[in-house]
Amino acid sequence: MDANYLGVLNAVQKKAVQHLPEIPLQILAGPGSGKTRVLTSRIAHLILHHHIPPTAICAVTFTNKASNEMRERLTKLIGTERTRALKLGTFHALCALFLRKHASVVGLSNNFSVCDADESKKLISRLLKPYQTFLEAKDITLKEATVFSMISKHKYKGNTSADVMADLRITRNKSDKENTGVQHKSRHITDEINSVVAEVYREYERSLRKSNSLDFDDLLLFGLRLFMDHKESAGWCRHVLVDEFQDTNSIQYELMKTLAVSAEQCLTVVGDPDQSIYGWRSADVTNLAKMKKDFPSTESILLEENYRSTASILKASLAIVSQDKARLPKSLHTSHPSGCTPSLVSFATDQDEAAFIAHEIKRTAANMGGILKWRDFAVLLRFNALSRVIESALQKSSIPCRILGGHKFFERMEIKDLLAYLQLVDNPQFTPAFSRVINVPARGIGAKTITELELRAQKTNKAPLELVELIHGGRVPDIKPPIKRKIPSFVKAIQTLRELATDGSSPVDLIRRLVDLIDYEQHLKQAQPQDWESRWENVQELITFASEVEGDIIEMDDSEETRSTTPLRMFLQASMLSSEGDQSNGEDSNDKVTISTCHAAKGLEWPVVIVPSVEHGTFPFYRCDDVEEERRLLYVACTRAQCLLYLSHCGKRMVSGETKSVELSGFVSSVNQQDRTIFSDRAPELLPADRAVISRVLGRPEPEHVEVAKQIAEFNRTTRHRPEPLSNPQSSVYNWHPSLGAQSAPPLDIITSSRVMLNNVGASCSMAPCPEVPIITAKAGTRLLPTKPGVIHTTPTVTYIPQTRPSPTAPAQSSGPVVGSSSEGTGVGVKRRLGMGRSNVGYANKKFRPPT
DNA sequence: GCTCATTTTATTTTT
DNA sequence: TAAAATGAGC
Repeated sequence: MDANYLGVLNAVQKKAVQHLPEIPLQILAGPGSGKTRVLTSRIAHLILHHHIPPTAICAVTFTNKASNEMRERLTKLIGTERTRALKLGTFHALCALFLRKHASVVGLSNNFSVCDADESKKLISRLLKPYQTFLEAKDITLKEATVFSMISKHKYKGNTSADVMADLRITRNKSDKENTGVQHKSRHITDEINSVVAEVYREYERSLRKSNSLDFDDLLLFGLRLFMDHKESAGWCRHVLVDEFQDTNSIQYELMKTLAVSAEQCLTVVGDPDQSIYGWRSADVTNLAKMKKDFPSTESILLEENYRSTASILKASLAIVSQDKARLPKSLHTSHPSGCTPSLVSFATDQDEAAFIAHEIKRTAANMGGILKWRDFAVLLRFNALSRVIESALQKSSIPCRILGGHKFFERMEIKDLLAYLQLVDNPQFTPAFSRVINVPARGIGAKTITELELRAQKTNKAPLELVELIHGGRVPDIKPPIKRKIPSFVKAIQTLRELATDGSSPVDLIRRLVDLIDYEQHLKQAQPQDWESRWENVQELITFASEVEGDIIEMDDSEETRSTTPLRMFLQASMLSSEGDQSNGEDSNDKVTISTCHAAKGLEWPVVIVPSVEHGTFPFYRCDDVEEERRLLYVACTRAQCLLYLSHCGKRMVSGETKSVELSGFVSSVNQQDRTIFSDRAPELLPADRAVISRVLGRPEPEHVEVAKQIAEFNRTTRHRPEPLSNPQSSVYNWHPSLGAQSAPPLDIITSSRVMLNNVGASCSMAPCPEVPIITAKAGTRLLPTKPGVIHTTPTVTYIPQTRPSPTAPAQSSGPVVGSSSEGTGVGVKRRLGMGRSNVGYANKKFRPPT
């Protein structure tokens, strides 16, 4: 425990921490200004100095990551016990906690399930089906995702489906009266959509309630209802703290307000309007102003000292964000030196850009003589799809990388399957889980049977699971005899687990037993023959996760919370509300370059940050509805950098399958117009003085000259690609082209025996006819050869058959075993698929001799 | 009901 | 370009 928490703060931070609890406080904290430190110190101060009991403090964060980090830091400040007593978590998690406790008060049972976005969408998709033919007739396409987000928006506004329908009736009457204009038709279409949405909304709510479940929005809505209608349920609260306040939506604001009112205005919020990047999710920056109105005595403190970045990075970041004219003026300063000027570099294609990134990471690492590890680099993207080229470029240069928040652990099929079983054990009403696993592993129960079961369940007003159990017990006549023969394994698994759960078995035991009962490993092997191993590992990971949750519960022991729930229920809730990516806590394997979206990077920092695709269409994203938010997103990305910042863009980029010309983002060109010195058009030279600054800012020892020289020599020796000077100075291009790869012999990487990835050749691979014989589709003139000669011989020979004449710019390159050959074209069993401007399909045959 | 193949289509951010 | 949806055939 650290009693000197005040000593390490600067004057403004200290002022924020010591600010009187009863005066509402807004802390406007710029990036890198020690926001989390202030927030945690303030909590410590409330407890240690003002003697507010930890159980009476409510600290809300926006993400699980943030709340975990706060928990960790607080444990160091005030100890494990007091930290655990705090009401600390996301809005969703805290609402769920209180809803379990007071479920009946708001008309719920405390074993409600949380329906995640995926399940919500599936549900909506099913409810939407009956309307599809009607909509099709009117030439309207309506996707479930659209409907889902429309429903969600309604919920945020506090509109029930009845409200929406009433509104609709009013507008309809209105437009009927004045229905003369040309807009009539388009208005009619939106009207149709709205009325379908309203009806689906109603059905959606009905089926959520019927399956005893809440979706994410419901957690907040029911939580708000609980605290508003039953004031006593909020009586425990004596201070509310909200992190990332600029990201709160209206419901979250109301929640905060209700709690704060009950805590007699003891309210602290921390936020930064410049980092408001979740407007699309109904986050509302105006909540800052709203708070000042609702709590007139609110005082503001600005944290403007940045401890993270060099001065030149801050200057560039501010230059970008301050182009927003409506922005409330705020500054950032640092005692750090200027450091290297951020680079703004251009390339002809996204491939070149990616190759540059790989090259530059290596060059920088070498020039820093080993004080920068892979983990010190981050590539921040506007959206995940941009990662493909970059991943493969890094892979080609053997730079390890991890994708932050790629596919989420709890969104994986194998995890969702197992959780669905457990959800059914805890809440037999939860139909989405039933539909998910009734046929997992395959029991010969298809869509048709499921619909039939659901229909029948609906008629008898029972949950499908209950019906199936009755059929199994022979208590209900089975319409089709086969059903009864197919379900025993399912029903037995559920019933066994239910008994175990009632007897107090731990989630870990339940999962182990479940996996055993349904022979899940076998199922994975069969259904996922290519990657069942990694999926099985995920199952093990889930067990690990369960044991961690379990540990927390045991230590909580007989608190109030434990009594209103069960270990299984707590485990399920933790799983549903956590969106942790692959943590895969490999010890040494952690040293990887990070690829992340800009959104997911918020709150994080890296010594070196690279932001590719700073182009119009990406920044701002081509179909965003708030350009300023996109600007702030770029600002957030830039302010992640401690020492080196690169923005890059190119002339041509592959977007959704076609190559398009793109231009530099206006966010940056406007800065350039104003001040040419903010960005450099070259990569930093990384001279000794630069190294000194970087070491100082990072607080790391300067590298030895000898070591730097050695690593640079090694880098030069092993690197074939070389940056080249600009060919067209007009465009301020730092021109680089891969000197080898582009014209010939693109590598063929064998990823697994059944998945082939072709880099840099615009080629694709299909395993269609049989897994041993992949079909490679490649452009005319492409030559294919394996990257690693040892790998390919286990897979078949790849024969390339040119449809058109090989391009003269693709001369043969005879290093390594060239597999592709433009002279062979008579293969037996060749599968031909003719495409425009595309070559024929190569083929492979395992009987062919291996390449020599 | 399931598998494989072809066609479509749509490409953000996430509790 | 690739993932997802649909459709044909078993």
